[in-house]
Amino acid sequence: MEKSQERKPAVEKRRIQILEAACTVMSKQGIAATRVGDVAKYLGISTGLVHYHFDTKDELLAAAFRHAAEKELTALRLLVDTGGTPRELLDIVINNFFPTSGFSSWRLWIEGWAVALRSESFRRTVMELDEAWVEVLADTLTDGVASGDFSCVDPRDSAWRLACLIEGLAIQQVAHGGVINDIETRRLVADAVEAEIG
Amino acid sequence: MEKSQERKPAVEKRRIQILEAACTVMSKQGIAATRVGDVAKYLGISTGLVHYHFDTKDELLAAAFRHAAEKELTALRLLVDTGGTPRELLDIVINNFFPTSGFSSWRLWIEGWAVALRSESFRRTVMELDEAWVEVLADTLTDGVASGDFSCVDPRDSAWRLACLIEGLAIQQVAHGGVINDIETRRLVADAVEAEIG
DNA sequence: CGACGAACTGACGGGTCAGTCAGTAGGGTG
DNA sequence: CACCCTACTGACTGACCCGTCAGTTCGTCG
Repeated sequence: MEKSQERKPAVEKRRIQILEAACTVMSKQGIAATRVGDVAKYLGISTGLVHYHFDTKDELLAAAFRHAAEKELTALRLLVDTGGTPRELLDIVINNFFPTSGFSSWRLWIEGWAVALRSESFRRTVMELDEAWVEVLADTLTDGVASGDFSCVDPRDSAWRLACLIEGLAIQQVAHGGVINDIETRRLVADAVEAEIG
Repeated sequence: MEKSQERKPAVEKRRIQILEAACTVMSKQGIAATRVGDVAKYLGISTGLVHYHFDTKDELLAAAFRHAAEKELTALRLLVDTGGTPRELLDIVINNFFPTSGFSSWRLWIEGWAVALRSESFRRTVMELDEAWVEVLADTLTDGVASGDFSCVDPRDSAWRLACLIEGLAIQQVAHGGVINDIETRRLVADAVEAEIG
C-alpha cells in the first residue's frame, strides 16, 4: 500500500487486480484449495503472469488476505467517521460484524486464523487487524463513557470481551450452523452489550 | 466407538493406534499438511496398511479429529462427575478450557472450524462437540441456580456467551498471541463469569 | 499338516500443481 | 526507424502424494 508510489501505476493496477481475484477465489474455494492456476483462469491470464507479480503462492495469498482485511477495516472506519451519538456509533460497529450484515468475510477470517497458526505473514495480518477493529470498538466505548452515555468499568476490557464474544458466536453460526442462529446471536450480543455499558 | 463390539479387538486396536498417530501428526503439522505417509511413518507401517483400515485420507482425518474431540469431552465429563459445590464445578469447567491447562487442543480446534467450512464430516463433529461442551457448562450453571448459588437470568444464554467468549479469547491467544496474554484472558473471563452469575 | 483368509508390505501408476524459462508483443525512447 | 525493455504467454519439469494391487506372512481351523 505504501509502495504504490514506488511502483508504476499500470503494474500496481495489475497487482491489485490479481489480489482481488485471489480474494474472490479464496472466499469461494477456501484458502488451502486455492491454486495459482485458478486465480489466473479467473482473470483470463497465464500462471506465468501471476508469478511475474508474486514470487510464490504463499506470498500471493498472504498479500491478498491482508488486502481484503485492510479494505474491510477502512470501510468500518469510514462508517464510524460519519459521526453520530455514542449509542448510534456502537450499534453501527457491532452490527457491522454480524454474518448477515456488511462484514461478510467471516469464512475467510476463520480460515485466516487457522493458517496463522503456521504462517508468519498471516499471523501478523490477523493480529494487526483483529487489534485494529477492537480499537475501533474500544474508542467508541471510551467516547461514550466520556460523554456520560455509557458506564464501563474499563472500556478496553469491555471491547475485548465483546469482540471475542462476537468472534465465538460467528464461528458457531458460520462454521457449523448449530443451534445458534442469527436472531439468537443478536439477542446474546445485545444482552452482553447492555451488561457492559451498564 | 459404538462399533467396537462389532469389530475384532486386534483390528480395533490398530484402528485406534492409527487414529491417535494421525492426531499427533495433525497437531504437529496442521490438518492440511498431514500426509497419509507421515502417519504411516510415525508408526513404522506402510501407507498400504493405513488404507487397509481407512478408505480415504479424508475419512482418516475426520475420524481422528472426532476421536480426539470425544476423548477431551469424556475427560471433562469425568472431571465434573467427581462432584463438588456449584462454584467449584464451574471453576473446573472454565479452567479446563484455558490454553495453558488440560485442554491443549485449541490449535486443532481452530483448524477444525476452518475445515468444517468445507467438510461435512468435520462440520458435524465440531457442531456436536461444541454443543456438548456448552451443555456441560449450562448444566453446571443450572445446578448452581437451582441450589441458589448463582442467579443467572437464563443459564443457557449465559453458557453460550461464556463459551463463545472463551473461544474468541483462545483465538487471540493461540492463533496470533497479540496483546492478549494468559493472565489477561483469565481476568477477562473471571469478570464475565461474575457478571453472568450475579 | 494343509488350506484359507486376515493383516500387512512396498512398489508403482496417475494425476496435480508450483514455479521456470525461452520466446513474443508492443509501447516508449533516442 | 531501430532498439530496448517491460509485461506477458504457455509449454514444460520436477516434485509430491493418494490410492491400488500383486504378492507375502502368519495365525487359525478343519
